[in-house]
Amino acid sequence: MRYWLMKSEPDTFGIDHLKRVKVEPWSGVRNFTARNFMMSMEQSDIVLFYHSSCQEPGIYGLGKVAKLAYPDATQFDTKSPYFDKRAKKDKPLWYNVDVSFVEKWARPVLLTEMRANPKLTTMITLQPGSRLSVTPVTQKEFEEISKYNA
DNA sequence: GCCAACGTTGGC
DNA sequence: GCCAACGTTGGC
Repeated sequence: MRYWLMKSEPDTFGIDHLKRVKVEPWSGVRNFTARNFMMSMEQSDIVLFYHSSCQEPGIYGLGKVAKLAYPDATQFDTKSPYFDKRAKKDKPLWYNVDVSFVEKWARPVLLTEMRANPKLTTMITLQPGSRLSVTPVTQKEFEEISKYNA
């Protein structure tokens, strides 16, 4: 069992959307490092749901990997902003997992709080200039973040 | 809306 | 295979 942080803009798709639909393909990732992380995910890995590009960036709850990585349908969809003409059905370029809703936290763990916590300085997403939308989280980091909602 | 940091693209 | 130009991310 491993832990991952996955970013999403709440205006587009936030934790409340996931709660409503229960399970969602995490499509639209167009970065090779992030894609590779998704392809390495295992069933029931825990997802820390991070809201970015919003008033209060931070982690708002948990999801889990409901389906292992498979070809991202939006790469073949000419009407999608994520369409990629280089991708072929028999040779897909982009993959996504399905993420299912686990819980929304009573209160978010804000980016400012994580930055202020010396035990979380190792988090990839807190490194200067880090923009990856999918990053691994260690068990120690996960446990530290969990304390905020204990 | 600004801008720094970074990944990707494409010409050579 | 290098690297400049470009586009995107995401906090502020």
